[in-house]
Amino acid sequence: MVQKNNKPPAAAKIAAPAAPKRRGRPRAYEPEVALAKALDLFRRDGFAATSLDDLSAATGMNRPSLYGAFGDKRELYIKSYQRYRDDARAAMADIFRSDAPLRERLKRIYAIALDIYTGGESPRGCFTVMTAASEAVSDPAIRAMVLEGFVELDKAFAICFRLAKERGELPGSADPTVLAHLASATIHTIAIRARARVPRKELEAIVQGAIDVMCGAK
Amino acid sequence: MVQKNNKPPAAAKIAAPAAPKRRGRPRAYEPEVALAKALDLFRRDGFAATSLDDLSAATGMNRPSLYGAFGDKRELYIKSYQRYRDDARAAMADIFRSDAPLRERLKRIYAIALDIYTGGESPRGCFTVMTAASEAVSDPAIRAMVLEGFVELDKAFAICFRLAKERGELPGSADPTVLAHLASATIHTIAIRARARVPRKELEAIVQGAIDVMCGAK
DNA sequence: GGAATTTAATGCGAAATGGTACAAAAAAAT
DNA sequence: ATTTTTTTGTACCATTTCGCATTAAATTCC
Repeated sequence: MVQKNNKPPAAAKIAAPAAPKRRGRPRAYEPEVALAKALDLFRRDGFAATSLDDLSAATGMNRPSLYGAFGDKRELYIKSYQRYRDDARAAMADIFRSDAPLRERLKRIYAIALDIYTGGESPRGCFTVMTAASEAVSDPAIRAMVLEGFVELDKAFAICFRLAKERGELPGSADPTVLAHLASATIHTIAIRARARVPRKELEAIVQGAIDVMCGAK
Repeated sequence: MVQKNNKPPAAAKIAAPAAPKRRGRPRAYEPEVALAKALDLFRRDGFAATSLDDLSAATGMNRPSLYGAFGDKRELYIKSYQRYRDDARAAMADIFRSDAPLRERLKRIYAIALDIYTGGESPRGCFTVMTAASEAVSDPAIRAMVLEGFVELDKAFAICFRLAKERGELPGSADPTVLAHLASATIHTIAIRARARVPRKELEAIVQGAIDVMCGAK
């Protein structure tokens, strides 16, 4: 019932930028680490199939500590999802903002997506898609976040395609919004297929085909 | 605890093609109707978030009857999924087999898909996608069915595109397999978005854009 | 050292869950 | 009418689940 790293106090001060010197008993866990573990569990099993006992075991926090730190199961799920979105956004931001050629950017975006979705003994897929596909989406607050996730991705792709069009990488007839939806659709299809354990090679082939169509076949 | 239609025995004989004249106490439910109700519940909330009490209430069968008729919860889920697949296949078979122009066929396929995915206060999306995102990861038998579902759709689309290419509706450079994956991706993206309650109009716009790209913009 | 404060840990309790045992009920067969 | 067969319906059980109340521990401030 303890997080792996029972840090020596000295190391802790190094890790924590501004040693807070808080007043009561010190935490036995780092919230960021615990949240990452919770996220991983939710991604594996979904909201309903993940019990607080599972979460407690995985985070190394006992139940009351979980409540104290994150609130109830639903709040923890929401915070986990926000963390997921933050991580995913951070992983892709550079590429979305880079000025590499369209093909190259798309290729890199999908490579990162596949890193997030596949691998390990039970591939995690996309948490936004999983949440949309589950009962969690009937919660209005969660649904709003999921919708925001869709829109965010659509927009990022749309900006890509718009820029590429201006640069002459795409024909004048190309519609950036339509292409963006196709690019998102490709994200969604590989996320779902990854969950069904379709091998990464196959997913990469799907991605390659999609890129060819979106950029005009090589 | 009774299905709506407490059929008069006379009507029953009309409904049932070959009146079985079985031996014991007659069933108070029709298995097909009950399975449809169970499917609807599973589609709304998924496996884990659907309780046997929910299923019992929805089907009008009490728990022991559910077990007797369908087996345990997992078996009921599997049978519900098979039913879903059968229904979906039946709804699309005619169009996939028709020889209408490519654009027309795609348009009709997606219209039917949207009929299945949207509508009601909590749209159900695609059950194959839902299952892929949840139970398919850990349950090999379910995963196999889901994979089969993906392949079946991919193939149906591929046949469409291959035929269209032979007819000259597509340029020689078009790759039917790649286009089929894009068509499936479009199915997947609208299925997921539908669950997040994206209005049908928006989904239709996504579909229209995808069709334009796949068939060569109008 | 003692008070104050924050967290950990134990454990409880009410409700829900999946599954089943068993008796009552409803039909056909004898 | 009685028996046989099949299904229903009630009740139950063991387990799990979520959430919290309470106590013990660890640290800072005075």
